[in-house]
Amino acid sequence: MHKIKSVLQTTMTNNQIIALLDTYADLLELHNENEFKIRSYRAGVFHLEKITQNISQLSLNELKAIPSVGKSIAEKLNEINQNSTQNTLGSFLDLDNILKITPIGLLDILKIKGIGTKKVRVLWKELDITTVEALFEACENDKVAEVKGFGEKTQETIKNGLLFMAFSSEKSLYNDAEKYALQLEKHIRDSNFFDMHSFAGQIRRKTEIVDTVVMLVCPPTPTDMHNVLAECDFIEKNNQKSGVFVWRGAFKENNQLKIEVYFANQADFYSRLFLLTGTNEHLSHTTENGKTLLQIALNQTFVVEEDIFIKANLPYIAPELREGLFEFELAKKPNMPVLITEKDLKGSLHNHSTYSDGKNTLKEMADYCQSLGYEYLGITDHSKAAFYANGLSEKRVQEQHTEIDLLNAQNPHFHIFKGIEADILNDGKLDYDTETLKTFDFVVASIHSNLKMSKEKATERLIKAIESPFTTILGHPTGRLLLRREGYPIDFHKVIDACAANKVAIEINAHPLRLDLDWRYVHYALEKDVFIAINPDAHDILGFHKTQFGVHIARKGGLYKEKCLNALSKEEIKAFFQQKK
DNA sequence: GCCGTTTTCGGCCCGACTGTTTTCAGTCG
Repeated sequence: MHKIKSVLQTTMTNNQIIALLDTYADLLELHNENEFKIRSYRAGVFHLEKITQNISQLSLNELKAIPSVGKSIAEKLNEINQNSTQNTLGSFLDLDNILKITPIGLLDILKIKGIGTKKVRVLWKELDITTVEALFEACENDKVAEVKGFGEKTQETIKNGLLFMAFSSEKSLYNDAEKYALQLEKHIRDSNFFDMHSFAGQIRRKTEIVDTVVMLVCPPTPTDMHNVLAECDFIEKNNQKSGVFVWRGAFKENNQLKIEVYFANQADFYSRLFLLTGTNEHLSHTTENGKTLLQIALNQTFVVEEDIFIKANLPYIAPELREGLFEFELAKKPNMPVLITEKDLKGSLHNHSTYSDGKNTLKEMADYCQSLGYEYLGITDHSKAAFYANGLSEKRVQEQHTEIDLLNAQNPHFHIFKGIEADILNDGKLDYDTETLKTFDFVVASIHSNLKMSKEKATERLIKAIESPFTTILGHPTGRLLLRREGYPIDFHKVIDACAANKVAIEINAHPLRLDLDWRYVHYALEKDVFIAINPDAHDILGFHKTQFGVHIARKGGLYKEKCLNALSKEEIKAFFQQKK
């Protein structure tokens, strides 16, 4: 019996487990529990986020060995592990109990940026607000601003937060959507029933945010398509929206993410694939002969998708570009740029180690980076102002440099560049004095604090940092977190112009939450001859794999390898850093 | 609830900013 249970046990991810503790801490705070108890849970969460082992695999004693995890938290983690089965995620009794006495809508309200548990509690107790809908109504009626401790601005912040939340609902980050999409594709592939199948829509265009996974399949009959999908246990059909030639539904585990599977005959497969891939703006582009792309492709038989472009007298346009924004401008050039691929990358810049808030040591990061086939690693831990991220004091910078010199001496086949992710301070200055800044091979300058700024202030602050002779790369230019937080508003053209004037590269932060610089501005940066760095911002060894999402976005922006900073070889980038100095 | 050990109980508590106050609580990174 015991054995069977252990087989059925699923392994919850660390994030899933930690989220339960974090929610518990929120709930304790909502119920006005002892603040030090709450702080203990927060501290536990903080340290659990740092560990690299699977929490679900750790014994009670191993759990207790984690800093800030004592008897009580360790037992709760153990309880979560024992309660998780193949079909249900684990929980713990105290959490279940406190959830029973908490209106569930408060958990949604807690997600709004700008208000925390204390304010949510006041709204709950004073205005009896327990749902986002009720909160929005109260804002509309100016009820929130009247509450003690609240005011006009807080009410506005809440309203904006709610609007952003509404925008974000029913949307998924690309990496999340892709994970589900690949599961579905595997089911379709394994059925061996389809001569051809392909993703279309947002997944094929690799958009940063996805609401629908679109697939095109080519089974013998439409009924076969419905039968194969009926056998798939992780998706749910929406009968009302489905038809003979289209299956519509959603993923059970993430029902925000919709699915559309279309039936195609072999003869019209590429025509349909083309029409299901590009945006309306792309498809309604008028070609030389006066017909739109839609008219050219509709109900025609093509052997390959490329033939559609030949018929339209256009060079092949990669799916990522088919947004209807600037791809036809690129296509007019004598040589349409060959878009960058992951294979073109020679190194990885902007990565963290245990010196600041990373999970793996410098050596582990370097070894793993080399194992991926890269020639170099740029290590860029946080600077001293980033207190919350264990930013490096001048002394610790020196220590890290000593270790880098040692590792470089030991391994002549790979090079670690001494970088830093220097905070851009409120006045636009970088976070170290000139003497310290001189000791780095390169500097990624990023804003992490005081994010609420006007467009003028943010632009001015960035430009000041770009003008520093030490800045090599501008990090995540807007600080946005997709579906979570809007970035500070900036004048993209002025910022990019400043980068061009000061020979500063711009990062595409490849973290699926950031993807910042937004791809819509890559095109302008290239016009201005600015280098783009595709940076994973890895905080552990697996973080290097996030690079792929940055490559997608870079391709959407039309980036080619010649203007990608980390597509330069070790020697070339050394020279690049040198000429900056 | 966790930690330390000069402590098995008492202390835990970053700093800047914002918006609300009229001296500070709440929030964030």
